[in-house]
Amino acid sequence: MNDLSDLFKALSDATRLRVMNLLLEAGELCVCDLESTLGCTQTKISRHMRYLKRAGLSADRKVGRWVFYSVASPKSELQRLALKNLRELVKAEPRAARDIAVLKRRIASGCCVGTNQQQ
Amino acid sequence: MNDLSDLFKALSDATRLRVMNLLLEAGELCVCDLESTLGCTQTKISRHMRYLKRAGLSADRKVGRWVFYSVASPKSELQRLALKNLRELVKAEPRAARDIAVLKRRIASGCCVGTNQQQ
DNA sequence: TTAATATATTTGCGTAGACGAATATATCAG
DNA sequence: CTGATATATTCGTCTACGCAAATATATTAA
Repeated sequence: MNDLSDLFKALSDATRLRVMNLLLEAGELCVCDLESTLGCTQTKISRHMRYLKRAGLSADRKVGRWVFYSVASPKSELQRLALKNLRELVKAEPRAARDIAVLKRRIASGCCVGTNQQQ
Repeated sequence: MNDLSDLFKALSDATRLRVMNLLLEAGELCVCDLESTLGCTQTKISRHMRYLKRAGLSADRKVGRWVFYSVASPKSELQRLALKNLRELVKAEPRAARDIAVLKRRIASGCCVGTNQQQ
């Protein structure tokens, strides 16, 4: 049962859930966009991204001085199911929709330099 | 996002997941049946039951000197969804099926005195 | 009343992880 | 090379838990 409890542990922090919510919505985001969208410190985002990555939930891609994070493609049936369920559960949290609204406003107004030059 | 992260936190321990799995399967179980089915200390089960109860995931009913635990009926849409998803996720864990097999064998051979006199 | 049984709680210890502040590293611009 | 920018890591502190051993409480049996 440890695979499942480890998965839940990785999802048992509000900041990480908010990040996952944004990544599920946006596909790919750099740390500075996560920072400004969620109103968190850079250290805080970075720390949580390391946790998510260790848990196999996120993947990253370095482009110049930016690092773009995304939801990792599932490595097990368990992970696949968990992600599917996460999408569903997150919708029941009002904050998820609010975060996405903020993100969309930020995207519309250009986000950070990296996000615009992406690729 | 805190309701959801608290929920995940309550589910982020293997023993608690194994207990939830048994309760989902059996409906109601006393501490001593959980102990012997999972091969855990009484203290350990008791501690985790308190956690699950605090998180609103389990309910209890006292009968004589036994306490029967069950899955609490959900108090929010979030909890309802979470329980539905938990049923699904737990099936992907081999240990869940093994625990249930042990439980069934124990039920067939009579379980504890309380379980038999239940009601 | 006394003893046994089922469960809960306390105590003491160890570890994981959350946080902010400071610092390190890497990359790019000029 | 120099400075600015994006990200990561380290450090010190604090809290929540996990565990086992011991003890407490409640209920029933004899």
